[in-house]
Amino acid sequence: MLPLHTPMRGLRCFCVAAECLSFKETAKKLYLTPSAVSHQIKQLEENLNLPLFERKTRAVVLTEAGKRFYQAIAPQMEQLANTISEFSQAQRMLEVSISMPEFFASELFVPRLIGWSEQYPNINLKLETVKSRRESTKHTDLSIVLSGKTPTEIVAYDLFPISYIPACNSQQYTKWHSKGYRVLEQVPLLLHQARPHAWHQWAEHVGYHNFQPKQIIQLDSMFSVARAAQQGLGVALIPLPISAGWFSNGSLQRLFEQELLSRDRYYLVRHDNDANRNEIQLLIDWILQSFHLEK
Amino acid sequence: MLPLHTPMRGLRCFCVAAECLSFKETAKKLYLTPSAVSHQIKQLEENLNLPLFERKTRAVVLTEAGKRFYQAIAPQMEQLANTISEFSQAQRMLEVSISMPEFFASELFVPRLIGWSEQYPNINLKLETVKSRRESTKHTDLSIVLSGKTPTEIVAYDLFPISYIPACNSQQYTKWHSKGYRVLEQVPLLLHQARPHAWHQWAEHVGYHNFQPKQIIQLDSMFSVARAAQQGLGVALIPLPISAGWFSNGSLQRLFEQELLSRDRYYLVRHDNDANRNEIQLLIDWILQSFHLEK
DNA sequence: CCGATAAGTGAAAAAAACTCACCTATAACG
DNA sequence: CGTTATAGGTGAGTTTTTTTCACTTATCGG
Repeated sequence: MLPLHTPMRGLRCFCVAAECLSFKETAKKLYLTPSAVSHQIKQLEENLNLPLFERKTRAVVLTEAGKRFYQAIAPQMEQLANTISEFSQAQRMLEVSISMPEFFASELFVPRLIGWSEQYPNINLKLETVKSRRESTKHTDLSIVLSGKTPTEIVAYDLFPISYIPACNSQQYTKWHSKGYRVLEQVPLLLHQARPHAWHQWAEHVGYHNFQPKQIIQLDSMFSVARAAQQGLGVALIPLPISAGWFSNGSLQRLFEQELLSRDRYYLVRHDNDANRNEIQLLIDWILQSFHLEK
Repeated sequence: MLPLHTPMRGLRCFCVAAECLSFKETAKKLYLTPSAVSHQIKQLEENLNLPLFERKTRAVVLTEAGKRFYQAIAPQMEQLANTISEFSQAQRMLEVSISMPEFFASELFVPRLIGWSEQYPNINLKLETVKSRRESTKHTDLSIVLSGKTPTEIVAYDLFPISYIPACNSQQYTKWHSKGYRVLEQVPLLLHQARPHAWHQWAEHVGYHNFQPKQIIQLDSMFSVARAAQQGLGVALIPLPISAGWFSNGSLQRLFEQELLSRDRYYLVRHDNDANRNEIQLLIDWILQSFHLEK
């Protein structure tokens, strides 16, 4: 008889943890708390009477035995999962999870989502918006990230670069535009707190030396920045192309033509790499196609 | 990510049930109630959305899908179990379970058990005595059974035949022996209820026709029969060689030399067939050797 | 037709898993 | 060089899952 008591949860936990080398990420992937993961791994180690992870303070690393155990166990787990899903008549609920900055989501992604849901009505989508660029998103299948350098992940697609243009609302446009760049030292300047030096960079870029803004207002979301500008609070640096809608519907008006081309680009990154999850590839393809960009 | 929710218990249950084709036996093997097995299998079937067993009233049979599922799953489960026990540093507690008639146990097996426990002090033994010959013992690793024909199990060893001889206690011997066979129609005859016709068979065997016993007392254990004869209640048909001890220490006395050689023999049967469980083979070898019999 | 037997059911009890609130150690930061 | 933030560990308490219990059903074999 099998000497196998109840290791399935523990093994699953272990496999995921061995892959991400972080209990916190593992917990997110498995929809658990880090505490539960810790308990599971601990119990597995006690059952086997074999330490699998070495606990560093802010990280975990596999022990030698842990590495070998992962090598041995992971393929078998996958095989078992394949066999089961092969026999399972319950059609697996297809679901893809994706994370992206919230402004990207509201301006570009969500508006075009109708096309996706019509094309693939049987694939569920889980959209998670992140506020900060450094927020970890390894637990989603895909991420759209803004980054100055090509992501280190193996599967990553370049989407498009981002540039910033000065914008205000249409009532103030005539008055402010006529003043030329000097207006920027007379009205509040709005920007996103993630790029606090963007206005100075813009000034330098257009050759405006000795730039002395009257006031700079940092907001913690691009949506707030755009709304503030729209309501006449001041002049904002608005990202393109993702804010194109605000200009085309007249909510915002370009104040000056000069734009700041940042080195940042949007990338689409794949975290999971399970060849069986065709639905992930479908969403990748749809995103690339929807934004008129090829790999 | 694996679409594998919590199937381990269920799969274990299924594999065992597929092997014994009985939820009751499965339950005994897994130390559960039949109800728990039923719930488990039901839940597994619901998860897979695939019927695995066809429920007959007093039996279960695998559906076609169930057979294929077993073929696919069982080797993988075994592989997984092997890998885990390979890594497990906790030395597995070796244990063999064996069932046998209670009289066999008390007369032959237990008295010689000192030898076993000295030779293999690290192997635990679980002895289960059965009262009725039809009691199912498939959940133990081994069984010693009394049977008129070679058992159908693949691994079965012939131990020895059984014969019955008339016996009483030594006080009554002189008086009763002198009366010849006629005494059997004057004193109570004792026998085990499993062989209610044994006395008539004996009579026929020795050529005593028109046998008219005064009284026949059936007891439900061989121990009771022997004790009753020892206490002078009457003449009992006592099995040999397993009761040899009662004669050698004078508790019982052969009344007549004629013995009834039954067609029944003791067999040692192996139920489990896991090549990894070397401890089972050790017990088999010890039993065969201890009773001076070869396969 | 009756009695025995294997399986199914649903509610209750037991056991396991998970979360919560708090703790520790240290890496990253100013 | 202290401060802060972060990943992980712990144990009690709660939730969820699993098992049992008591009873029902269906039918096999007399």
